[in-house]
Amino acid sequence: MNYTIKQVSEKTHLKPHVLRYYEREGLLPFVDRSESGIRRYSEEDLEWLSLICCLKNTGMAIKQIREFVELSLQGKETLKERCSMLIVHKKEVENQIAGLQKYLCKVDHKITYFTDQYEKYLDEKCEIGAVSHGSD
Amino acid sequence: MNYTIKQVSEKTHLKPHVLRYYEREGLLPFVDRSESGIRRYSEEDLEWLSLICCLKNTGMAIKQIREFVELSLQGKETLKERCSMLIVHKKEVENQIAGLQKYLCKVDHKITYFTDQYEKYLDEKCEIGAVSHGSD
DNA sequence: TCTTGACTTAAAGTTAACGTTAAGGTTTAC
DNA sequence: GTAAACCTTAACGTTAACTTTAAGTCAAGA
Repeated sequence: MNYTIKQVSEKTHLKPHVLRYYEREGLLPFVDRSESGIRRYSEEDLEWLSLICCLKNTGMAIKQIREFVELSLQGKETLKERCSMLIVHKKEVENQIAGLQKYLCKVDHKITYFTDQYEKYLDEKCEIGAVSHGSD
Repeated sequence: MNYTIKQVSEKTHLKPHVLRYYEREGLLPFVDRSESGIRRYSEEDLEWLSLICCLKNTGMAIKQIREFVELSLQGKETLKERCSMLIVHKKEVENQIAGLQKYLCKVDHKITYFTDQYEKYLDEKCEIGAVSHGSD
């Protein structure tokens, strides 16, 4: 089964020009073409795209994804190297998550603090309102 | 206690030109100056910077941080609005974390897959080696 | 006194990752 | 068969977040 660029665009939520851009940047080489030069994506291409998105959305730069793809094209001799790359990246993602969780705590504390402040503020307004009403 | 731009740079790991840039962009207004125009950061400025870094490192754009800062400058009437902003942002951070965790699983699966493939590859090489050794 | 080095500003440059436009060829629906 | 909706490439534009450069001020040490 083959897919047009539009179909792939809908599946991956990447716009057609982004798919072309990725191809141009060496992230997805050897996409098949029809006689008239129109891209025909295979299931394998879709799987590649899925991994590419995974790496990209976890912060890997396109440059480095290209390096990974180039290694893949060189065959099984690069399996170990690719594995190392992924292990390093995994640690980076874990660090990202840990960092975000720490910041999440901080945001949470701020929310609590602001909520308290807001209640105090409402109380103050209420008191002033009561006093000014009493002094009528 | 006051700090020079260099001291703040060391404390926050933000380079001096970045601190000036943030100030110019309205993220840290009203930093005190010496008679000759040199910045003197207060403890309060440092606390502000800490929150700014928290928001920035969790993906909030500088533009939006500026909006948050501008609201803060308007006083207690904006407490509710600021609180809402943080609650929305909190959800975004939670989504980020959830997304990353999903991707982390995928990376992990790939690592497992590659490790397996690598072992198979070594076995193959070993077999070929053994055969060619046997046929010597 | 002079020069070294940290500070100041304004403005231009850089980078990544797209996004847009122009100019044209192809396919499909009516 | 023709118009709309696709597809193609090349090249230039945009945005965010810095980063660098140029040109100048100021205080301290040899």
